[in-house]
Amino acid sequence: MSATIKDVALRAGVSTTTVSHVLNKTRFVAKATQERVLQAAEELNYAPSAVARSLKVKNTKSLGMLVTTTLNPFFAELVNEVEKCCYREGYNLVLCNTDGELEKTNSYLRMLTQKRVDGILVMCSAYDDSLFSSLIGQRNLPMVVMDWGPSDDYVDRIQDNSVKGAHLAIQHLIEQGHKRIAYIGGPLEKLPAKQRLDGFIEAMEQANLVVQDDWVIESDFEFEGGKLGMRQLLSCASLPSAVFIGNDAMAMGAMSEAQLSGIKIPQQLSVIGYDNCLYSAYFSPPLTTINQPKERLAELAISTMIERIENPRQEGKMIMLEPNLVVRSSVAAVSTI
Amino acid sequence: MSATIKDVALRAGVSTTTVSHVLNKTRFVAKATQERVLQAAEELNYAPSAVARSLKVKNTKSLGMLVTTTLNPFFAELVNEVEKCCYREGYNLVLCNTDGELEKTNSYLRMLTQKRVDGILVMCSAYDDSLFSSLIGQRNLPMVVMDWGPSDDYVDRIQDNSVKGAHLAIQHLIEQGHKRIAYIGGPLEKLPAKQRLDGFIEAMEQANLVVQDDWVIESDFEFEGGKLGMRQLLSCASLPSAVFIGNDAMAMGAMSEAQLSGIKIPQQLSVIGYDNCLYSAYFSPPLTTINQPKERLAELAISTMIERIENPRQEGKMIMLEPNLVVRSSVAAVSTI
DNA sequence: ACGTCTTTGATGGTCGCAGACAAACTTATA
DNA sequence: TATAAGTTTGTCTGCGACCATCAAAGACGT
Repeated sequence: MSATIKDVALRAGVSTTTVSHVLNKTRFVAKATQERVLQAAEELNYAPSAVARSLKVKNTKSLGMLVTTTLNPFFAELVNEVEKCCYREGYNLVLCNTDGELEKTNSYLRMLTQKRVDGILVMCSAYDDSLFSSLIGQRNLPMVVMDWGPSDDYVDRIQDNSVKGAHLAIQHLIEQGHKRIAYIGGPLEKLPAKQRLDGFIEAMEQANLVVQDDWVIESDFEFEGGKLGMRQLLSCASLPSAVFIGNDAMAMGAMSEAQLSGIKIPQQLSVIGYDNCLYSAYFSPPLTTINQPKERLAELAISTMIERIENPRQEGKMIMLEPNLVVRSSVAAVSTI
Repeated sequence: MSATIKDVALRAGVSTTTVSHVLNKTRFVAKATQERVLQAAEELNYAPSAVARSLKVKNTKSLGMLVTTTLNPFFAELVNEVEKCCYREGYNLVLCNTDGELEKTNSYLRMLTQKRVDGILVMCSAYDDSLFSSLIGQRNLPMVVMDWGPSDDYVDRIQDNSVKGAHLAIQHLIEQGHKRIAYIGGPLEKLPAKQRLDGFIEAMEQANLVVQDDWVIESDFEFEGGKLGMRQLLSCASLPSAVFIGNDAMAMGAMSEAQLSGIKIPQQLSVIGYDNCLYSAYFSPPLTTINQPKERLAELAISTMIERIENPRQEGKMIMLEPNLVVRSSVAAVSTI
């Protein structure tokens, strides 16, 4: 099939060791020899087998990434950032969508272990015990989890401070004069959803605002979930003047639904989202939202990962990222109503 | 580090052969022995090294996917489908974003070759000669290109019939009574962009409609490109009653821009997109668009790939997929203007 | 008791590469 | 000239699994 190091050695009239050394620049080789080797490699279209190499050096320069679904734009953007970092660091990224299924997760975990990836990035946002125990089995494998639950000390975690983010959102609404505020969020078994709800309630209470029961809606984190959530909200006896929505995808669905019902945003209803996905600047109207620093999240994840690969068995770190407010046009000051 | 087949053999009191045989079910082994082996493997948390295995059996059960950027929702959805198929077939997917950069592309191509992936999926939509020649160098490696140009006979291609798609779009507009139709599309060095423009012009001519020069706008395929394209369109002396936009992402940007200028969609301007991404059902108003059968595209790509892996060096296939119209609410009948 | 089958287990070579160890060959120094 | 020191390259083993080949143990017939 493809040429081996032996073929190159033969053609260059040197030993395989020499070939290996010039290709890896791992020891001095005379200029002339070097050129002979390089030329032979070129002529044979030689591509060193990373699999053989990996077997020997015991690393694969590839990382697995477990993510619920890249269909969600937030995850898509994050994966994109992660991939960028991997590339920069010379790693390959093996993409594994779990679709939230335990079986798929386990199966991928097994595959990744067997493929001997150097580490696994986890972004499944549900803290599911069985998932957790699956992961425990691989304890020896470096692992960093992003936006996810269980605190343990052998794995690095890096999270968005969603409680803070929710505060930011509510504060902004309040500053704009809103008092009647609703919340449509993700499923509570996902940590970010829970934290955002907690933050919402906390912020409301701090401002001495009541949170009306039927204005707190739990949905999923998808477009359709936002649509359904809004439909539910619109069926309430009285309507809020503003709604904080758990992520931008839901905000999109929700806005679409509201506008279909003839509600003007932001004149009749202000909307604030969470995540600051690329496309939220292109909503009608452009979405005011809480920015999660995705690039930074990815960078930290990868650098933490690499650090742990190079220096295993250190204590697990926990890094918290701070979100910030991005003001666009989906929130109106209450006086304009 | 992690246990080897030897460790398992030792612990089970058998030879490595036996372990291999029970694990791979490749020959009959006494029940009792089998159980001892299984238990030993379990206790040691043994995961057979796929890298060692690959070295021997000469395949890696992983595929590389070269894609311009998964930031674009269409690509994201497609990658998602591809991943699903890979999983089903027992393959891993190595995600490679080229960002349209030749250097990154080449670098990834090299990595993938060295990692000995079993095949490469290409979705870069630009037919760039230098990219092309890079790929040629890997001719031995199974390759299927989706939505891309050069016809050659050693690579499988599978494309959306974008000319047809454009026809569908224009036909629909015409049926709704539109005659003054504009086009905002992607960069012409990308095949789909070119095909959609060709289809647009063709369809217009067939209907004896004039295509006004300043109503044909070339942009990029991104949100921002749509926004800019619409801005340019709005600066024209006269405005069209409808616009066909090269993909849904641009349609989103364009609609946002138009609505920001106070233009009502679809009452004052009808919009039709292309791709039928997940989120286009949640635009305000929901987007009428041309559906590209993404799931089918992915399935065909993977099945073609696997066929070629199992049966190499056959003639390259070319498969054409048919798009279809999805009517939602962004196109109004012209009488309602 | 011996040979023949059947069932099960052991051995060693192989895949492509890296690296420890060491050899060959050159130049400097006594 | 012999020896040390330095320069450049080569030999050989093993990473972890698979597999073809061989070998042992037991069952059975004659």
